[in-house]
Amino acid sequence: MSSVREIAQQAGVSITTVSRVLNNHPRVSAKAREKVLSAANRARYQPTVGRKSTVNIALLYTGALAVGSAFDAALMEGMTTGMEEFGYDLVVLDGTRARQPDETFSQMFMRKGIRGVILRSSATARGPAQEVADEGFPAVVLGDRFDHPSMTFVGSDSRAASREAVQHLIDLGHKHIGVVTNVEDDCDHIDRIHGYHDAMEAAGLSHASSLVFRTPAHRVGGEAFMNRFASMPNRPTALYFVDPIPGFAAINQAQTLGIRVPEDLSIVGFDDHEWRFMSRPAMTAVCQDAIALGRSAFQALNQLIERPGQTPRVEAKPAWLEVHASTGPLAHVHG
Amino acid sequence: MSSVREIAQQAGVSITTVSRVLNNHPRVSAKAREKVLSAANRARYQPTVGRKSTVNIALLYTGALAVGSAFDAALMEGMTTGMEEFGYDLVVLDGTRARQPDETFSQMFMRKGIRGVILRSSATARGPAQEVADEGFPAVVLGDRFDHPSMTFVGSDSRAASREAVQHLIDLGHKHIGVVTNVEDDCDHIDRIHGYHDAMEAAGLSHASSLVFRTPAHRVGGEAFMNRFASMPNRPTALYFVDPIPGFAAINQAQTLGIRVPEDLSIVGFDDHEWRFMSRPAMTAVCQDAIALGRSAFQALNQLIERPGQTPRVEAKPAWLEVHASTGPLAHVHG
DNA sequence: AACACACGTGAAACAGTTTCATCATACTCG
DNA sequence: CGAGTATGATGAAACTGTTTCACGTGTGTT
Repeated sequence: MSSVREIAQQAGVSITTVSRVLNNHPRVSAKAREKVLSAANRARYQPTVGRKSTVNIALLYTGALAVGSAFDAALMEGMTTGMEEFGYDLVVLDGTRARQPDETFSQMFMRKGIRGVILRSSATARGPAQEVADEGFPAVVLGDRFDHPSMTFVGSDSRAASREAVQHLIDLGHKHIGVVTNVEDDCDHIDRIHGYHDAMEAAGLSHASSLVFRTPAHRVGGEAFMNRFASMPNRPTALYFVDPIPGFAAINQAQTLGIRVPEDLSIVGFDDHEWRFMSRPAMTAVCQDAIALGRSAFQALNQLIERPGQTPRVEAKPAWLEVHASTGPLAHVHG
Repeated sequence: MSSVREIAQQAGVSITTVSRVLNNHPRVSAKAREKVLSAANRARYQPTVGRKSTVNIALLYTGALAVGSAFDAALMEGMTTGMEEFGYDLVVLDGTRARQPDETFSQMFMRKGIRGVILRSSATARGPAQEVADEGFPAVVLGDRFDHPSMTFVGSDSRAASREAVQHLIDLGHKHIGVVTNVEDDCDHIDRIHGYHDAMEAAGLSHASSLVFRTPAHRVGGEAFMNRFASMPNRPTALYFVDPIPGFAAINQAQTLGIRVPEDLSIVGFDDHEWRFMSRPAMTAVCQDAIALGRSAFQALNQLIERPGQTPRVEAKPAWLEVHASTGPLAHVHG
């Protein structure tokens, strides 16, 4: 439909200049760049090579997140299952590095032949996601959520399951229950804490901020927290770990420190794989299906690509509670 | 250097036909396809779009393997660290699906603008890797190894570390030692079993094939093996699990069945993350650094791309033994 | 005032892809 | 058996996007 030649005419410049702007060459005046970009946006320009459209989907990491966790691997597996059918390939990008200076995200995506983006963002590093949203490029945010009129979000609804999890602890007789979360928030994490609040409030129990603990979401973080926990006076009898790894690390470290699980301390964790069966005792956990999450993200994105101008939406995949052996009845009264 | 026009002249056809062959259009005769492909190979044809070369690196999965494991995520993280610097992006491909009918791998790679490939193959699904190797496309095989004059391989040298691991068991007084491996072999697995053989043989102990057990490399496989193991007469006093997940599952299941670890059974596992610290007892394991492995694979591939015609090589990253709490001295004499 | 130089720009050349017309061959139906 | 029709292979030309090269133009320097 729209070509560099057409954009050039619209903007009153040569096709050379258009190409330069789109490829972020340095030798182009701010005025020309401005004219070209506005014309390109108005025309909903999408580059084709020869006549063939490029067909890639990007998985864009922003900020502290990086490919490398088992969760991300599962997400990718889910995404790719649907993609082949539509002839897309998955390109993995680092939002902090792949962009050239002064380049907008849309420019970068066009340059790389990318048709749609799945964004992995967190609350502390939302800049890029916000930018992509503002530029109107087809995109889906995965695992985070923020206020934006035209963005589609896919995540898991862990609030309800988190509430159930804490209710399970309450049903076992626990009254003094803490929650352990990452030092960095994203909406999924905040949801889980809300779920904790919901259950505690409904039961008339205290959920003071002193019961919300923070530790980095890795093994050492989980162990360090447990060491700190062991020396706390009047410590909770049950904990809900909102991140997978620290939960597992804590189950171990607790026992190493002589705190029996679940006799002395009940632990509910979070799991997006099968690791809950691997701890000893097996971990009672709020579970989500990472593969399904990835699949949904692609499907939502694909709809956005096929029918642009669609109403954005928020999709919440279910999460669920599985009771295993790391939680048990309150054995003896503290104090 | 070489363009479709040049290839067309060489092959005595039009540029249209060349483009069609390279894009695997159906309407082209076998004879014309043959002529064009041979001319393209002779000229070391590499497509450019406009004038700009495309710059992608593919991670190609073949056969049963799929993106989705934590190991693969770590490999990817390693690969991508080096790639940005050279302006490459990572594209994830499924070798069984991304290819169009009758298309060679080289054709597919050229079509997708891919400059080099990292191959994840296993012994049972080597077809694609072999094919890529035969076509002479820049490629590195990761985690597998086979006989090919022009292929570069990157893997971890787990034979020596495996030998050490079994020697560690022998030093603890164990004489009746088994090894548990996947139902599917790749060279890394075979190496580990060789390491087991090495140690057993050096110590004059039996390593009969009845001591090599096979179970699928997932949790249920590990648990099922342990159930089987529990009912074995005259069972080994120590086991070396050559895959990570079954090892962890076995540590748990053993204890669930009343087999104490390490008092009744010593277990050495395999780990490419930090999970060895997460089991209870913490797992004595042969460890490899998946991120470093991924990084090395890209570096080797990059050299191949920058200086074609280089001598292929076999690169073995170190693996090492870490002794933790799942192994212990032989407590009481069996039999 | 004359010169050098960087910068912005576009014409033209180039790389690849697709459309459309052409020709040959095979197949169908009277 | 022969005329008409479908099908398959092919190339010229049109089209998309990128890069080279040459050309002003303004700015600073001596």
